[in-house]
Amino acid sequence: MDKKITINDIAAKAGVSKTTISRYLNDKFDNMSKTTKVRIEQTIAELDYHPNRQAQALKARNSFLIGVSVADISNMYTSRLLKGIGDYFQKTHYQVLIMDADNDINRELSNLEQMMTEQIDGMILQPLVHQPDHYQFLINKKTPVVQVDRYIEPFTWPAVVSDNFQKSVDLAKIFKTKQYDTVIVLANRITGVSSRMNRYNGLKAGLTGSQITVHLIEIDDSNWQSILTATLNVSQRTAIFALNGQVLWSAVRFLKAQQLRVPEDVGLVGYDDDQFADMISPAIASVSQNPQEIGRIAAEKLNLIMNEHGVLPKNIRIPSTIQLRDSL
Amino acid sequence: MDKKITINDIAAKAGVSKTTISRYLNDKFDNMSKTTKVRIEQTIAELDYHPNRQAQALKARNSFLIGVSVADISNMYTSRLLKGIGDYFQKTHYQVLIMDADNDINRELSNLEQMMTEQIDGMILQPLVHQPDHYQFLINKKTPVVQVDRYIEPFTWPAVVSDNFQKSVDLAKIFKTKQYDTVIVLANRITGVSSRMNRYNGLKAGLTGSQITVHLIEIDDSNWQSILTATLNVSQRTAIFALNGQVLWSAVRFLKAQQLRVPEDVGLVGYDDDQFADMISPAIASVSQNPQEIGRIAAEKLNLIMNEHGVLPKNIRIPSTIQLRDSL
DNA sequence: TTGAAAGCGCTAACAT
DNA sequence: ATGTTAGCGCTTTCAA
Repeated sequence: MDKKITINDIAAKAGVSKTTISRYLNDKFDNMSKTTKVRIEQTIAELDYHPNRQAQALKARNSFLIGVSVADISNMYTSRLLKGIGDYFQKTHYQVLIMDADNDINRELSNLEQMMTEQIDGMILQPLVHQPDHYQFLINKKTPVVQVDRYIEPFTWPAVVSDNFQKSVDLAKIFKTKQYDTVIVLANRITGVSSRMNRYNGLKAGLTGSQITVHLIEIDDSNWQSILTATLNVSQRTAIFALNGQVLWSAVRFLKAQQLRVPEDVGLVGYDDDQFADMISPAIASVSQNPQEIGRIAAEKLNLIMNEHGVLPKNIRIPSTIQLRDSL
Repeated sequence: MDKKITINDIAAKAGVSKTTISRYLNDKFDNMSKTTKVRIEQTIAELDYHPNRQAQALKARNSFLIGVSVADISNMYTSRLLKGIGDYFQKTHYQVLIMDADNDINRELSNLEQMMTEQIDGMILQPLVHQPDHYQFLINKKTPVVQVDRYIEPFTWPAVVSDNFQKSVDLAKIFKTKQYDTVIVLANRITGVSSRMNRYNGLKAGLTGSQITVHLIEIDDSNWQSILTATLNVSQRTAIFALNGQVLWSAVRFLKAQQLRVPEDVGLVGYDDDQFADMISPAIASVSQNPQEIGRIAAEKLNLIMNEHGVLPKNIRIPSTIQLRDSL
C-alpha cells in the first residue's frame, strides 16, 4: 500500500504552510497570490492528493454522511427509490450510506445503531415497525429523519409516501362498476405497515354501503392458498387485489396453477411492477407508484431540514396511477 | 440538536480517564477491575454514547469504508448483487458506500474520486469501461479492488463473474438441436462490456462449423426494430437471444406488437428476470445468473485481500443455469 | 489496575 | 499574503 499523502506533504512540497493548503482546498482565494495557487494546484495533481474526509468531518463536527435504511434492498420499488435518493445527493457534498434491514427487525436496529456510530448527519428511513417507541432512541437523539413509503404513528418525522388510501378508494369504485361481489385483498402481513394498512382501509372505506364483501388473506400464512381457494368457492364474482409486486406474482402463479382464467373466473389487480404486468396475457391492471420521485423528494426534504432547521413534520403524498388493463 | 457525547464526557461522569474508556471500547478487559467495567458500562448506556467513527478512523489510518460502484442501481441484477455484498459486510465492521454510475462514464469517474476522498479501504467495481487506462489512477493508488459482473483487460484486479462464455456455448448446442438457421443476438452496446462480449463470442464459438448465421443487433441503435424486422424477413427459422433482462422485455414487447408467435414464428431466449420469464405465456427460456452469490463472493474476496495481502488476481466464475422453457 | 501525553489530518482564530 | 497554534475525538506508548 502506498503511504497516504497528507496536507503536510503538499505543504512541504509546495513550500507553504498547511494553512494555505487548507485555504486552497476550501476555495478561499481572496488573499492568495496567483503563483501560490498555481503551485499548490500542481503539487496536488502531481501527488494525486485527496483531503482526508474523516479528518475534515472530525473538525467540522459532522460527517457529511446520510444513512438510508430500507426494508429490503432486493426489489424494484427499493431500487428505484435508491435511484431517486442517489440522484439528489449526487449533487451535494453528502455521501449516502445504504443499509438493508432484510425485513428483520433486529437487523434494522443494529443498522440504526451503526449509523449512530457513523455520526450520520441525517437519515431516510423506511420503517419496519409502526410503533414510535421502537425508535425512541432515535427520536431522543434528534437526528433529522425523513420517512419513506411508510410511517410510524403518531407522526414524529415527515414522511414521503404514495397516495395509498385514495387510490384504494378509487379502486373500490371500479370494483363496484364491474359488479364484483367479493374482493380478496392479498398481502404480506399488513399490521404495522402503514402503506399496506392504508391500501386495505381505503378499499373498505370506498366500499362502505355497497354489497361487496372484503376478505384479507396474508400470504405469510402458510396455508393462504387453501384459504384463498375456499373463499373463491363460496363467492360469485371475485376480484383479487394484490398489495405489492411480489404478492401479485404469487397470485398469478396460483391462478395459473389452479387453471383459473383472468378475468373470466376471477379479476386481478396489483401494485407496482408495471412493465411486467403489462407484458403478460391478459395484461394485469395495477397501481403504478413513483418510487424514484418519492426518493428524490425525501432527499430534498431531508437536505432542507438539515440545513434550515425548523421545517415542520408533514405527510407528503406522491400520486400514483391506476393502470386499467384486461384483468378486471 | 443535542450536544454530542464524547469519550471525555463518559470519562468525567464515570470518574476515570479516557484511556480507560478507550480500553473498554476496544474490549481490553485484561487489567480492568470489575467495578470500573460496570461503571463505564452504565455510564455509556445512561448517556447513550456512541464512539465517533471518524475519530477512530483518523487514528487507525483507515476508514472501515468499502466503496461499491454499480453501473445502474435500478435493476434486479444490481439489487441482488447488493444484497449479497451487504449480507457479507453486515457481519464485519465495514460499512458499505454504494454509488450509482447511472451508466454515465463521467459520473462513475466522479464517484470514484469521491471514494478516494472518503479514504475507502477497498472497493467493489462493476466497471463501465473495458480499458485499464481509464482506471489508471485507481491502479496507481493500489487500492484493493474486486471487479464484479465485468472486468477490464488485461486483468489488474480479481473479478467475480458469471460463466458467460460457457453458457453461450451450451446455448449454441441447443440452437443446433432445434435446427434454427439464424440467431439474432439482441443487446445493449456490447463493446467494452466483457460480460456481453463473452456471451456473444461464446455463441459464435459454439456455432463454428454449423450453418447457423449470427446477427448482432444493438438496441441503442434507434432503428433496431426495423433492422430486426428486415433480418427476420430473410431467414427461415430464427431465434432471438436477448443478452439481459431489460433487452429481453424489449424483445417480448416487439414480438407482441408484430404479432409474431413464440416459438412458432421465432424462438426466444433471454438472460435473468427468471421469475417473470417463467410467468408469461409461453414461458420464456432464460439463463439464470446468481448475482447474490457473485456479490457475496466478491465481498469475501475483497475482505481477504484487504486483510491478508498478496492474494493473486484471478477470474472467479459463478455458474449460471439455462432454464429451458416453451419459447425455444 | 489506571493515567498523562502525544499525535492521527484537518480547520480556524489570531498573528504578522 | 501567509504562518503559528490549538484542538476536533480517539488510541497507544510509556509511566506509575
